[in-house]
Amino acid sequence: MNAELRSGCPINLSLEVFGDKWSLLILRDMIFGGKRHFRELLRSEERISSNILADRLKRLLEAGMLTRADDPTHRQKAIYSLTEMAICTVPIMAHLGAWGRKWLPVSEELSIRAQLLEEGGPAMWAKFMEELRAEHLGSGPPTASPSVRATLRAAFEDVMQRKYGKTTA
Amino acid sequence: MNAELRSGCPINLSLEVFGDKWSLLILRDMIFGGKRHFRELLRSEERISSNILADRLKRLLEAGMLTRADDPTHRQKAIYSLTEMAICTVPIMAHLGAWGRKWLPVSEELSIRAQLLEEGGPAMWAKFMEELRAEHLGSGPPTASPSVRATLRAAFEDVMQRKYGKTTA
DNA sequence: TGCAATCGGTTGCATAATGCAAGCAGATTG
DNA sequence: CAATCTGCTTGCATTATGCAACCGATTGCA
Repeated sequence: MNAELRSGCPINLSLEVFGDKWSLLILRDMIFGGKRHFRELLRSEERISSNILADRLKRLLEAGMLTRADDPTHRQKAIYSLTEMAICTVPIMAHLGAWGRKWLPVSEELSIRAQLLEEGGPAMWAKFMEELRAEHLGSGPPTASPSVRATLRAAFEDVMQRKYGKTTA
Repeated sequence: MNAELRSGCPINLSLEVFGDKWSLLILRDMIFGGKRHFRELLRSEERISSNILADRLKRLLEAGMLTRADDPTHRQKAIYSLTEMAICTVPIMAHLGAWGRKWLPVSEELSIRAQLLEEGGPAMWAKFMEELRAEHLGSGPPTASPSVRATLRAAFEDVMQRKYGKTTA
């Protein structure tokens, strides 16, 4: 993959793949936000700039975390998909979210999903991972009935509605 | 803490605390390696340089992940301690280690501990966290009989012995 | 047919972070 | 009393990041 491996420690190697401020956020948006296109990812909560996004997508492709395909419905759209390797970061995401929620000044609307995921525990994570496989790897049945992402999204919109009276776009 | 928070998302906020290539490695060495002093941390597997180490220790102190105290036995030694906040990263470390072990070219000797921690599961993590609290926060009984870190260390040395016939310094 | 919006990026440039090597003053050890 | 060890700092070169503007091709719509 690359030559400059600092050590064979599993934690270090993990950090060499996504140990920066943006890679995990991109994966987060793909996993939890269902984003698949460059322009969608560009509209992240944290306002990633396009050159950084392009660079990170390239790195994640090279690392085997993503694949890229042409969108059949739109000649110049690219579809990014999670690989199994990336889908397996769900438990890490869940723990990161839980830890952040416990120790840092999170906003209610952005942490409701982390809360549900924490409460759902490993069983919910596994179900979610199955859904992601169906969506990104084309394996198994199309989608389980009440999808985890839909549940998370609904909870998010409830909070938004209650707090701001907004209807999410 | 700092002003430039990019968003209130728990994952993003977590990354703002330790989303770089070094912070988590420092915590790893303190948690799993039992390191408490600057010069010990300098001898990391990945060869951190002293200015970066100094900077990261400062950041981790400011973030509330560490505390710093004078060593009573040596006037110019500083002792760094984990806070509860940092001890709570153990499950994240465990998952990161497990993920790295599954997907990346880890070395056997450096991943044996991740393997044990993975097999031990949440119960082992909890026990380990209790030991860390006793060691760093001075709470509870001195140390549980066969400490988790000792177990991990013994397994590491077994592998080293078997692979290289080395006795670890 | 035209025209604006959208597509996945690039490019140039300023600023910030990183990495290396050397050094430092005080404390401790032999 | 000299060598070693302590937690750092400094200077400097290289690399990464962030911003804004831009690109040609493609699309939807009138």
